[in-house]
Amino acid sequence: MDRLVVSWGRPRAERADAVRNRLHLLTTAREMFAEQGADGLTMDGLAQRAGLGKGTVFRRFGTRAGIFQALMDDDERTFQQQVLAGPPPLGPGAPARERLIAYGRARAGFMVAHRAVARAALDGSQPVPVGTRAPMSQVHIRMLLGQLSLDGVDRDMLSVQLAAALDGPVLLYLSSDELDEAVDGLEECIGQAWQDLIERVCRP
Amino acid sequence: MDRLVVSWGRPRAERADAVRNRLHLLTTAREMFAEQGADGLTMDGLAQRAGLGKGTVFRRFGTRAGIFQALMDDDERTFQQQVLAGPPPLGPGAPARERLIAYGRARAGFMVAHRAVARAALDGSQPVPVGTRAPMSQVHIRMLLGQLSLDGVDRDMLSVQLAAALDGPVLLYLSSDELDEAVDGLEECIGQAWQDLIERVCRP
DNA sequence: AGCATAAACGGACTTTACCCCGTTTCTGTT
DNA sequence: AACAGAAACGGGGTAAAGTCCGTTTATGCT
Repeated sequence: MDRLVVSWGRPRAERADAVRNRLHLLTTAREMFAEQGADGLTMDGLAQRAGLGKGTVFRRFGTRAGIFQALMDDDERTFQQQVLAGPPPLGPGAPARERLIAYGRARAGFMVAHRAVARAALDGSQPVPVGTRAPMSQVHIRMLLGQLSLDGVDRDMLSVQLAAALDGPVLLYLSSDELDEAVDGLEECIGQAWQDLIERVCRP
Repeated sequence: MDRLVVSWGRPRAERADAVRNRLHLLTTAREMFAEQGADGLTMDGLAQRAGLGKGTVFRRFGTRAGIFQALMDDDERTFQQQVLAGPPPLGPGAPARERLIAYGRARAGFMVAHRAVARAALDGSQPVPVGTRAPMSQVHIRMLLGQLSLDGVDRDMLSVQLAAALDGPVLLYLSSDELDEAVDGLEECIGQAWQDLIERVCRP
């Protein structure tokens, strides 16, 4: 007895029907969001339109905000590919400082483009508001900071601060109206400000 | 005719009973929050315990998150007094760079101390998630930046970035668990990181 | 193939945020 | 002091979030 008590690695792979339903729910959610905006996306509505039970939707996403987090996750996957394996200076190959600047500019564009979903993904009652994948930004910045010579600085905290400086404007400080009015200028504005910030911080 | 069409300044002062109820609701909300945490604070429950109608609660705060925003507002009023009229270097009298550092340290402490309410005040479906009063941080930073000599920088954007660097860690990036474990060290940690950041940014 | 087990499903049920509108209370004016 | 208008109040009603548990379905093993 007790032969199989210690964990066997992963408990088991995700079941095939679960995968199918998850993908189906995700695309359905995307459709509903595109058609009716964040407010028009309800759990009942999603379940019904996807032809699944409500319980399934909740097990999958846990909470309403979870749906939007899943959508963000999905979009970030593409973005992350560019960062990890795309052409420089965003991808590997350029000096760390330039990669950092390029990353911020790209991220600014990404956040502005996905502002509605990103906002809807916020949920104060959840342990980690921004979702499982969001630290991506912070981790990547941390990695690049590691390649720079910065004396007497807590790189871990600095990476958090910089990540916040990148996402904060869209998530916390700019009203939806401001955002929607001048979308085009805003991306460049945040991107330029990011570059200025990095150049000041990384100066010897 | 049309004599009184143009606005008469303020529409009218806030009614006395409204003020009384608002204050009463605020203290009741604070009690419930202290006793049962954010989850235990429901609109019905608050109304009942305060001996008022549910409609009243909603007119006052608009939404559930609005209650927590009101609580934050209230707490920030005290904090703001220190900043506007307290002793230097937090209050007026010290050089701008030192005030900026002092402000960040104080704000870090404030955010860590009020993390639970601040988190609960987040609401992705509202135009300006952080509440009417939250720009305070950004406005104050903007003012101090104005007194520094910074060449070729968009001070407006920089102030938004810095405000985000200050609030973001608590609001967006650190999980509740991380926060609750090492509260004491965290304030100092964020404060020190802020000082490092400012010193780097403001270097000539 | 048949079986045992764990995971996923479905939808009724409960709770809660939020809306609405008839009623009450305040306040400035005469 | 009485009045008119505006603002605030109350609490029932609606819809959506989130929970639960009995049932179904996939999967690894024999």
